[in-house]
Amino acid sequence: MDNRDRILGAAKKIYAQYGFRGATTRLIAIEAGVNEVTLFRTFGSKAALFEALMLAHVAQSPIPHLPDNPLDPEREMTDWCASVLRHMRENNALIRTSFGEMEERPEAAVSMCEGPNCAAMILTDYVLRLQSMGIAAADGDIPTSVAMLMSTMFGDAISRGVMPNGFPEPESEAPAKYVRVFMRALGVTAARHRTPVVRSAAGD
Amino acid sequence: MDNRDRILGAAKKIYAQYGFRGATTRLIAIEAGVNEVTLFRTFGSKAALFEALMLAHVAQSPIPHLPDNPLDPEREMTDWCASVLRHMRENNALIRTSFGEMEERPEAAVSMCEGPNCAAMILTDYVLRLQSMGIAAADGDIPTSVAMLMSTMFGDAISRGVMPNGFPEPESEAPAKYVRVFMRALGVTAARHRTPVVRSAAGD
DNA sequence: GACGCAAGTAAGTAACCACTTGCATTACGA
DNA sequence: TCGTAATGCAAGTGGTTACTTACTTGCGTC
Repeated sequence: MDNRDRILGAAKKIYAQYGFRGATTRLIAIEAGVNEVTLFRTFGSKAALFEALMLAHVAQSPIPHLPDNPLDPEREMTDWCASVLRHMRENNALIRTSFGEMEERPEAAVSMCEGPNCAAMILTDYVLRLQSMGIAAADGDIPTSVAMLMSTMFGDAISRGVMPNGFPEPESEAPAKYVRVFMRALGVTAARHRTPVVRSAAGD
Repeated sequence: MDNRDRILGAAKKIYAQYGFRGATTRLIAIEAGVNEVTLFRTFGSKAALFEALMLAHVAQSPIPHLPDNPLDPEREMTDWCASVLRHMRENNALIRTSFGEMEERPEAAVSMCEGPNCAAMILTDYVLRLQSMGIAAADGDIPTSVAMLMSTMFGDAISRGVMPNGFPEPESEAPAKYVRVFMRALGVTAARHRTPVVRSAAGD
């Protein structure tokens, strides 16, 4: 790992803890184990360092996926939610800090939203497939339900620490509980292990 | 309005915009239209000013209420959600900033949670009443559903600005949509205008 | 008119901040 | 062995911050 990456990693950690103003170049350099001057020689300025940091963060965010042919919706969605929620929890301080500076530095919050935006689209597509297969009720409000599930994971990741009573216990069971409520809201039958549906392949 | 209140109001506004570090005593004094020295004479220090600010904020937060005898659940919950959501939206910058500084100054985020905590309890009680009246299904996961609805409003208030596609449009219809999904998840029948139930009065 | 009190004014202090400069050190390839 | 590039180190610059001090001003009261 070269100095550039070490500085970026340190900046991410310090920024998540202290925010933009509190993340002094001195603190970042100490955390990275490099000289403060090296930081300026590498990135030019504190502002440029943070631009690079946001680019690097969205570049390395994992894209969650959901199967094209739903077989076991409850299990598939639970696994998916668990992975989305885990990622949000791992980055909760970073997300909080970025959102906290939305008034002054909206770009940071915008970068944080790319992942969830993409995740919401993937989930919406999946539920639409369930609906067209007759597994989800025809009259469910999919956009609203998806918004609620995504917000729920966002809220869990961000505020469970300050209001533990406000979220399901134990933490590890939360995704399953969220998905069950979500399914019921959309009228998804709990049928399992259905036969795969062959969807129209390319070139036909 | 005396100087003390003017300074508190200014501090709230500047803090919501710039955070604790960015909310300089100079900026606050200018916004309040008083001399910076007056600020120190009144509160002693910047830290003390912000302690007073948090106390004042929780003291003046409105308590939402829900009827003891549910008559029209959909309408009552929609009105209730609309008022909770409006309050959250009005304070969204303050909430974001307080949460953003949770690592450094957790007290601020904790103060912000008192209102929602209380609101969640009120809603839970109401839904339990619906359940005991047979209006809500017996097997609904009330704590999880309430957590999801509260998180949804939190997410709407905080992040609609950066991800408008992630939430129901128009903004004004959102509470009604959230409540419909919530009701469906809890198996609440949409029966309206039922006869009031006389609950056990005090002294009996 | 003397007094007390709240508020403003001007100036200063010590610490901290982003950022720069000049120079010494190290490592490595030609 | 020399040149070059990356890095460290020490010091400094100009600006900002919280907070203080010393003094003045305006206003109501006895």
